[in-house]
Amino acid sequence: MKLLSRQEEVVLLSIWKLKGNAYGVTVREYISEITGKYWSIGSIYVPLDRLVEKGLVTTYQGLPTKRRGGRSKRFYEITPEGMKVLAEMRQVQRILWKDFPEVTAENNK
Amino acid sequence: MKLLSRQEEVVLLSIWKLKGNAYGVTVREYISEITGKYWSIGSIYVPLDRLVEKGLVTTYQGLPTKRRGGRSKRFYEITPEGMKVLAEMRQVQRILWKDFPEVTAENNK
DNA sequence: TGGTTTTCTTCTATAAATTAGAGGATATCG
DNA sequence: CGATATCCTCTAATTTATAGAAGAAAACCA
Repeated sequence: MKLLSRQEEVVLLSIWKLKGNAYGVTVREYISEITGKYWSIGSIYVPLDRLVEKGLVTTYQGLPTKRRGGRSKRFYEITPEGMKVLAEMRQVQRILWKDFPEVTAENNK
Repeated sequence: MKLLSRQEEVVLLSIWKLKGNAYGVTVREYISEITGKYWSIGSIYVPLDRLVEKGLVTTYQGLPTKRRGGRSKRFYEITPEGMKVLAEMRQVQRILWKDFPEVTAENNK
């Protein structure tokens, strides 16, 4: 299997992080918060679909809640296969980033 | 600026890691070694060109060496801007991967 | 109750990045 | 010079990412 793409990595990790509360809107908010960048709706939902296709996440329809309004949520959960792929991904990253210097105030003088 | 794409990250880090010995062939070998996967020639050179365009690396033509054969090498070097982008990238990754569980023999039982 | 508001997703067109490898350039060896 | 070795250029095809309009569905409220 190839390496995860950037968006796949970020979205998959977000789903893992959000536990039982991962759906389109929360995933998008979370990613914006972490990265400090703007992400269009499509930048979240398109990779989400692909992760489902690949079997790295499962999805199920949420039920109406007491909160006002809203189409029902589509929740996502990471699969064991998804966890495995993330673990492999991290291994590669650790080797790649090994020894990369820390940025300190000193470096920026 | 957007996040680095996966290939940009991997190639850029390889250039940094290879110091004065980063050119197409060594970068490709290095990435294969680290990831354990096959990478076509184009998967290296196309992102390399883009990194140059973006100002994250510089390039210069190498001179003939004593080793047999060969078109002269095109070397690459990371720029200060490249280092900065990598440092930002790592920040994002650290937050994303924070708390992700270690894989142990125990987990796989 | 029906119009309004809110929350969230679906869909799809366009742009960008990745992948693949044939082909060619250029050097040394014998 | 011919054979061989090393490395790069180029571009077509595929896959991913990006954008946001449109619409679905629930609760609110006059």
